[in-house]
Amino acid sequence: MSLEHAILVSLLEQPASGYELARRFDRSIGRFWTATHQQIYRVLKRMEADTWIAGEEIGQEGLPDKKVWSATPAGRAALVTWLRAPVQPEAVRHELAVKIRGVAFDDAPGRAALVAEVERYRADHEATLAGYLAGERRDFPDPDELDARESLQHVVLRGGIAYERMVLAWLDDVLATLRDLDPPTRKATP
Amino acid sequence: MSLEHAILVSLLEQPASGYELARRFDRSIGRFWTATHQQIYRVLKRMEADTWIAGEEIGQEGLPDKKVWSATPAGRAALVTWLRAPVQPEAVRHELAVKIRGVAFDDAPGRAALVAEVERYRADHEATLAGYLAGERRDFPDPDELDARESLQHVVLRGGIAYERMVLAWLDDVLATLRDLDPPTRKATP
DNA sequence: TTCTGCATGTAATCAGTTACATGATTAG
DNA sequence: CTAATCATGTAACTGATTACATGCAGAA
Repeated sequence: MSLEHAILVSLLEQPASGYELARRFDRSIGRFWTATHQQIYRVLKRMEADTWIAGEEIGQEGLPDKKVWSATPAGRAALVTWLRAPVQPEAVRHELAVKIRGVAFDDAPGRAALVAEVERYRADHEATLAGYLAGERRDFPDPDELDARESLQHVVLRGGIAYERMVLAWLDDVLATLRDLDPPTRKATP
Repeated sequence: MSLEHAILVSLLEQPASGYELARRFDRSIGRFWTATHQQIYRVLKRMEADTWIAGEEIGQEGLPDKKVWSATPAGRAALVTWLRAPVQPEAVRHELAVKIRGVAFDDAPGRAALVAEVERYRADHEATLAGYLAGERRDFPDPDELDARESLQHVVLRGGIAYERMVLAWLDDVLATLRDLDPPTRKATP
């Protein structure tokens, strides 16, 4: 129950239209909170009804009009209330872990298919890490010269980087373990 | 859409009643897939209707009867089909990261409250790590003597351990960052 | 007698996903 | 002429959570 709060943080950092928010949820915020545009528009309506946000129509030349939302003082107060409440335990859903344990009940070709899939998955995470590192160089070139907001953004990004590095190391461990189950047989050269 | 598959893996590893499954989802499987007993009973019904599982009534002395479920060949086939499908990208939901970025919009007492909350959260993860390490010593005392199923269980557990270690290191980084925002002022001794 | 553990569920609600829909502009 | 980007939504459905409910056994 905190898509509202993620949106409030994003709007306090910078007011935005629903469309712009959806793009942020594909990029920076999406690192730790995902949401589709459908969901965002629905929640924005609810937040407007609760007077947590207020919108302003902006006409654009050559582009459709948009409605730019900002957090109201009431919205900021709601965020602060939530910030001071205990952090809820995360609901863990790690599909790959289920598959790894499940592959004990498949045969060698099935295990080989999982190896290929883990390799693909690993490449995705390698790309994600590269993207984070590029973002870090771009947005935080001088980490000693940051204001409070930037320091906090940076430490969250460092969390993403640490997570991706951990995942990559673990996936190497997984690949080695899977390959050990079906060791390649040695053949005499023909 | 894979609570079904997590249950199939668990039942293939060892048949169980709904209640026992719910406890597993609080312990070992819960490391990478959470589910409440209400959800489990509902899904078990659906799986029975799909003939993925079959149940046997077991009368117990001094305890209520229970229904022990096993995966059928059809269930195993459904699992294998799912195993060979691509892994879906995970939906990330990291509430603490939202709070860290959000605390830029709170005052010093609010930041102090978050420090306290992060410390509590860190203690939880330290306990989780200790539990994993104890489980590793108990269940995998001799890591070179494992069959396929145990090797896979072990590599998943190592993932949990790596995750918890990464989280603890990051939380230390977070705490240092939060404390730097409000450096303690030096006072003359009265 | 109160609490914990064993054992199973229903009902209501909420959050999130998927599918569908529209319409303009700009770049290839 | 097609695809991508900008911009906003509705409707239907599925998955997950929360609240409520029952009942027995054994321990404190």
